[in-house]
Amino acid sequence: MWSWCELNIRAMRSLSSFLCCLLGQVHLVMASQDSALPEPFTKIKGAERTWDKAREDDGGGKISWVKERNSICDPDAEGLNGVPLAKQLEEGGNLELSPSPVQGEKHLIMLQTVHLKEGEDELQGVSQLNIQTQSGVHMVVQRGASVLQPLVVVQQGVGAQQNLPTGVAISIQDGVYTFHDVEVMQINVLQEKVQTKDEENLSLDKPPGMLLIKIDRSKDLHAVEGKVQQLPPNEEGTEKDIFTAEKAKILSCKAKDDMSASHCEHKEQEEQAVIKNTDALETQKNTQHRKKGKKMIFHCDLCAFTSLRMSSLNRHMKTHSDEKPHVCHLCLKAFRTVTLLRNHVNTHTGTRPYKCSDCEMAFVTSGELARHRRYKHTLEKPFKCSMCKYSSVEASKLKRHIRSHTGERPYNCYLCSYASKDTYKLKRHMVTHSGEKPYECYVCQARFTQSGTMKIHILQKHSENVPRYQCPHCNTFIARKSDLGVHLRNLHSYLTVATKCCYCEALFHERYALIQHKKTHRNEKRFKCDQCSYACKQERHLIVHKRTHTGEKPFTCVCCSKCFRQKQLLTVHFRKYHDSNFKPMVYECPKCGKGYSRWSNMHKHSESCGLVRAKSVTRRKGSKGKKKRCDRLKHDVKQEAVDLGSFQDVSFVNTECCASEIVPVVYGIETSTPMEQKTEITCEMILNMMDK
DNA sequence: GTTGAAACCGCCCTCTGCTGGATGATT
DNA sequence: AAATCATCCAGCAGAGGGCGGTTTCAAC
Ligand SMILES: [Zn+2]
Ligand SMILES: [Zn+2]
Ligand SMILES: [Zn+2]
Ligand SMILES: [Zn+2]
Ligand SMILES: [Zn+2]
Repeated sequence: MWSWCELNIRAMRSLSSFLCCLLGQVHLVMASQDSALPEPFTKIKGAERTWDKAREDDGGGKISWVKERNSICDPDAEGLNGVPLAKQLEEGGNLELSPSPVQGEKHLIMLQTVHLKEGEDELQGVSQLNIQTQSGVHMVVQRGASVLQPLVVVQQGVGAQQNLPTGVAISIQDGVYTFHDVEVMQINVLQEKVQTKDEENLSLDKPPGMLLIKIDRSKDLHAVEGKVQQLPPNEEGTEKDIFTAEKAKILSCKAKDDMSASHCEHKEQEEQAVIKNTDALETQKNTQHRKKGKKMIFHCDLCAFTSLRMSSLNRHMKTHSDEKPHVCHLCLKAFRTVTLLRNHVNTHTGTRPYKCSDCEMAFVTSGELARHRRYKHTLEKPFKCSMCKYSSVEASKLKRHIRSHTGERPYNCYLCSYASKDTYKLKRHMVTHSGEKPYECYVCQARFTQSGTMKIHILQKHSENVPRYQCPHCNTFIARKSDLGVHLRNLHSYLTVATKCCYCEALFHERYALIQHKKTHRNEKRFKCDQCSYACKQERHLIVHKRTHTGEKPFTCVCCSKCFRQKQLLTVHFRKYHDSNFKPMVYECPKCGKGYSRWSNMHKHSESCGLVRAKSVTRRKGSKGKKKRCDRLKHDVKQEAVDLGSFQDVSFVNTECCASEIVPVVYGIETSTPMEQKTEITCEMILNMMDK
C-alpha cells in the first residue's frame, strides 16, 4: 500500500529539500567531518557510528532515505503561491546558513525536540524565517546563538487541526553550516489521538507521518584498521534492511516492521492507561491510614511504602499508576514526567549535557557520567565481593560476579542442557545451534563464530609480526598463548609420582626432563649383558649374544644337522658345503695375485708381499651392477662393526639392495681407510642391515 | 510537579583459557 | 606401517568492563 523510493542523501544538495523534510516529517540532520566545531557537539544517536562508516567507506557507504511518493518532502515541492520553498527561502534571506559550501565537507546540525506551550513561539532570534507549508504548518526558522535555542518550530495551530505536529522544535548548533551533503535522519511526528479517520493506517507497515530511511549498510562489513566489524546477517531479506532498529541504531527510531506494531501498542497502552488510572484512584481511596500514637502513618496497599504524610502517599501512589502523559514525539513512548521524557528525547537526539572533564565523553544523564568517571578516571569500585577481592563499579556486575561463586545459572538454553550465568553467554551459545558464523576475516574471508577467534586468526595468519610465545623452561616457541599453557601442563608440570626412565633407574618429576634424558640414551649401547660386559644398541643383538652364554643354537642345517646360533652362519655353512653353484668371493693380493677368502687375510699377506699388480680386487662372481649399496649403508655397517668391536672373517653381507640374496661385498684397498681395512662384517651387522 | 541521584536491567565487547580434531614429525 | 606425540587451529565458554537506557525515590 505504501510505496517507497530511494534517494541518496548525498544527492540531496538543496536547502529546499532539507527544509521540505523538516516540514514534512521532521528530520534529524547529522554528520560532521569537521572536528573544528566550537564545542563538543551533540550527536544524534548512532550518528557517529554511521559517519565513521561513511568515512571509512571513502564515500562508498551510501546512506539513503526513503520517503513517501508524492510527499511534501519532494525537493520540488511548492511553498506558498506556488513558489518553490527553496526559492522562498532564498528570497526570505533570513536563512544565511549556507556560506560557500566546502566540497566534501560535512557539518553536524543538531536537533532537539522540546515542548512548546501557547505563546512560546515568540522567538528572540535576530533572523527569523516564517514559512507556511502546503499543509498549512507554520514554521519559524531562527538562527540562534545558543545550542539549544530552537531554530525550527512547527507551531501548534493549523497543523494540529490536520493532525500535524503539535510542537516540535529543532535547534541548530552555532556555527557555519552548509546544507550541501547533509545526511538526513528521521523523526517521528507525534500524532495525537485524533486519528480516528486514519485508524486503518495504523495497521499499515508504516505509520502515518513517518519518513523511513533506508540505510545502505552493505559495506558495513569492513575491516577497520585490521579490525573486522560485522553485522549479523539479515535473515529476512532486504525489506527489513530498511528499518531495523537492531541493525540501524543510527536511526533513532524503531524498525519499520516494528513501527506499526509499536504504534498500535501505544494506542492500546494509552487506552489501558486510562483504565488503570482509575484503578489507581480506587486503590488510592482504599489506601489505609493508621494511627500510631499521635501521628498518622499512611500505608500503601500495593507495596511496603509508608509515609507520615498523605501527600507523600499520594505521590507514591503515582508510582503504581501507569499514567504517562508525556509522550515522545520521536518514538511515541510515554513517560510520567517531563524530565523523564527529556532524558529520553535526548537519547534520540544525542543531546549529552553531561561532559566528562577528563576526556571527550559526554552523557545524557549525570548518573552515566558518574559511572563513566568511576570506570575510567577515579577507578572507584564501591561494590565489594565478600568472598574474594573482586570489586565493581556497578552492583549488577557484583551480582553477576557472585554467580561465579555460587555457580548459579539462571539462563537455560531451550535446545540443550546448557545454562549460563548471564544473558550474553546464552545468546552467544545459541550461535552454536544455528551454525552461524558472524565474523569474517577481511583478508581470507574465513568465517568465525566469535570475534575473538577471528582476531587470533588474523593475528596469526595475516599479521607481519606474528607473536610467538616462548616457553620459559625449554625455549620452545608456540604460536598461541593458550597452547603454551597446554605445553606447560603437558611437559613442565610437576608430577607427584616420579616417572622412571625405561632405560635406566633415573626418576623424573617433569615429563620434559624425562624426554630429554631419554634422548641421552639414544646413541649409547643401552642393552647390556648381565653375564658379561657385552653391550649393544639393539635388543635383538643382545638376544643373539646371550646364546653364547646359554649355548642355544636354534638354526639347524637340513643337510647335515649342524646347529648354529645365527641364521647367517647357517646360510654361510649351507652355501659352502651344500650348494655346488656357490662361488665364494676371492680377495686377490694386488701384488702377487694370490687369492684369499677374507680381505683381512689378503691384506695381511699383501703387506709383506714384494710383487706389484695393477688390480687390487678380483670379482670372481659377477657383481656387475650389484654395487648398489648406498654410501650411507656402507658407512653404517662399517661403523656398526667398529662399534661392536668384534671382527669376524665374514665376507657376506645381505643388504636391502640385494633383497634376500647374499652378496659378497668387497672393500677395495684404494678406497678403504685404515679403519675400514680392519673392519669385518659381523652377523650382528648383517642383521642390522637386514633391518634397514 | 520537578529534579537529580541511585538502582536497575540490558546489551555488547574484550580477554582469557580450555577443548578436541587435524597435522606433521618422530618413534 | 602404525603408533605416539607436540603443535596448530577453530570452537566455545567464563569472566569482567563499559555503556545505553529506564525506573525508583527522596528532596526540592
Ligand atoms: Zn571521561
Ligand atoms: Zn568474589
Ligand atoms: Zn544449547
Ligand atoms: Zn584470514
Ligand atoms: Zn635413562
